[in-house]
Amino acid sequence: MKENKTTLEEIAKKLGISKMTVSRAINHPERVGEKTLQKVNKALKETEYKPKFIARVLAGSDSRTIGFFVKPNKDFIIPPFYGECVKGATEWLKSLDYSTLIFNATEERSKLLLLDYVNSGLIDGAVVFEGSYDETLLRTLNTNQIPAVSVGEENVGDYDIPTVCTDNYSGSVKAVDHLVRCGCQQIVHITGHGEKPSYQQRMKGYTDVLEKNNMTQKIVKTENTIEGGVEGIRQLIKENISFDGVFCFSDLVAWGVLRECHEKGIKVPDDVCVMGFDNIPICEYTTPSLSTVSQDMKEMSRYAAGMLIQIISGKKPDNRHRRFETELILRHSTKCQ
Amino acid sequence: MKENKTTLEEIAKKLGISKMTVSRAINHPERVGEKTLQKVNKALKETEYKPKFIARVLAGSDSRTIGFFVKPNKDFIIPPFYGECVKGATEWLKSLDYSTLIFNATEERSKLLLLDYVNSGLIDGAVVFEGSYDETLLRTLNTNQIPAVSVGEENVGDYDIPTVCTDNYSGSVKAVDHLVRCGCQQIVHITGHGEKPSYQQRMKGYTDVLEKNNMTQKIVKTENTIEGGVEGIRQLIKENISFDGVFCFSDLVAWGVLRECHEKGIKVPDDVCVMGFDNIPICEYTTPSLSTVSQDMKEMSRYAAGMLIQIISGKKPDNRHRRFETELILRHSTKCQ
DNA sequence: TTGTAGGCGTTATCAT
DNA sequence: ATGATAACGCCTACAA
Repeated sequence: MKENKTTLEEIAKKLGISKMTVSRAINHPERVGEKTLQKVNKALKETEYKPKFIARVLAGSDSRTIGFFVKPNKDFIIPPFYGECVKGATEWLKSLDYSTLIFNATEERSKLLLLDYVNSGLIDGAVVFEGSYDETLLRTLNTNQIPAVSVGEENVGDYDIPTVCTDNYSGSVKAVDHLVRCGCQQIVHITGHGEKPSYQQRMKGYTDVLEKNNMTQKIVKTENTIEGGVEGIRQLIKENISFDGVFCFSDLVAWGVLRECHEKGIKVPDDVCVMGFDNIPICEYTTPSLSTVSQDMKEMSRYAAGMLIQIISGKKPDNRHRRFETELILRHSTKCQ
Repeated sequence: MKENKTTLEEIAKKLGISKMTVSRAINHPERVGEKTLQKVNKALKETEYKPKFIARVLAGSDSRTIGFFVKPNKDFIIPPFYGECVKGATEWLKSLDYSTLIFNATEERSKLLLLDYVNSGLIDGAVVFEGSYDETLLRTLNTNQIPAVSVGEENVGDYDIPTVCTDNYSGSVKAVDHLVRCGCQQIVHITGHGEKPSYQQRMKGYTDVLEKNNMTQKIVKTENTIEGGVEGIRQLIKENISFDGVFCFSDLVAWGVLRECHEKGIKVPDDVCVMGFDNIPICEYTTPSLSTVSQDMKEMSRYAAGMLIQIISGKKPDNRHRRFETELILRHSTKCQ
């Protein structure tokens, strides 16, 4: 029962050699004699020996782990946008023999754990998603010399960390232009609370296009959740605003919009056209399927991971602030193809 | 730059005392002299000292962390069912000063990390979700004396670990009975691949009710994803099977069913009634909203966490195999209220 | 090729 | 109340 984990020392003793030789047999087999190596390997197999990870890390090894810091929301513990990012990066990182781990960076107790991990060397690099960073976190990352990259936001307060994001402005312009092309006359924008640059850039795209077309603007603010979209529509109706186009700052919100329109008997796309932002996987499965602006999440986070690896290996990243292009994805929540 | 993390030793030296006193001031302040304590506390604040987590763990401390082992799917890196479970348990555990961490237990590289964590003492207990366990994992858990609880499946191979699940059979009976009550004459069941007991229990509920009502059965198998549901419907259509009721083994699949019915011009619930299983949050947001069988995920995983804590603190859990009741949740994918 | 000493940062134990 | 020592399990650096 108390099988008390085998240690290097035990194996060494059993074989009548020093533990260093065993350690070497594992990490630098080429520096060990032929016979000894075989002897050791046999013993390793028999005992099913596995070096203790934290002992290694405490002794100075890299953890070969990249942490992803995420902010859960009401609908999902890992919102789809982040999930896609993590997937993309994980796949790429594993080819370099790196693991990934997802942390809730917002809930108090989880953040404590996260900080412990960071200043224990359990994390070699961090991908910090917009919304998940705060002062403590960034400082801890900094004093522990853990490379960090921000994904989704171009601006991370006072800390000069590399960023990867999409061209929110032009993406937004594409989306609203498309609504105009669909013949919408009264286009509403649903944006998020707070002052996030990404939100403001998307909003600017909206206002610019509307100005250019001489249309009256209407902006409402909500949470970045499905329910947020539902409430956005309710608010518009309550305020007696009429509209035939809605540009949402996220797909989650657009989903809620679709849902509430259906509830209120508003036909999409016949009465109202709806555009989202992100292109998360479920866009295909809303009813109707959701037209949106695609951020290449896999590529973005793969790029972020790449920067991290570069920094970890001592090189300067080629481009500290990379901005990806967006793509308009047309499905059935908008009228014209 | 190289701010080389402060250590106990450094603080001690600066204060001209031994590091043990500093350590005690942190962990057992009552065993330290008044003046010394104040002196130390002041220094701790000034240096922003934080004990290194892994050093503590290596020295024998508990990590106060519970790991959740999850199997991602195509749609979500953390499928909603697990997400809800984790949320529920996390909230409860934090009141006991425990943290939670989510691991991908299926991807090869991630599993390696997971195993490292387990045999490093980085995890005090494990909640293993159905589908995420395999031989290696369970054995590692076992040889490392890490308490584990399975959620979602009653049976975990040869390992005698406690389980928490729902009464799949009666839940399924409720669901299919309801479809009958709605007047469905040709009820189809979509189940999952493999031989999972939970799937089979749900299937048995279906076959029993259909037999009792003298109805002909039709079962198709798919993946547990949205796309799986889509394909289920396609298959039925391809086989030229007519149906007016569908009981799905999960909400994700039901969602796909809803979507594909819409695509094919099949009206839900007028032409076909659809029932899911799980009651994940997005059930409210499908079109139409999804009738389903609710598993109390928060409560289940809270209970699982409770067992873990009991075992960790040396007590025997009261009930090693707990089964929760289900509840029928009626929304708009079925006809009668 | 192999072994010895020391350190990574903490805590428990046993003295003082 | 405080300190010295050893231990956790591994690795680097140096010596043999």
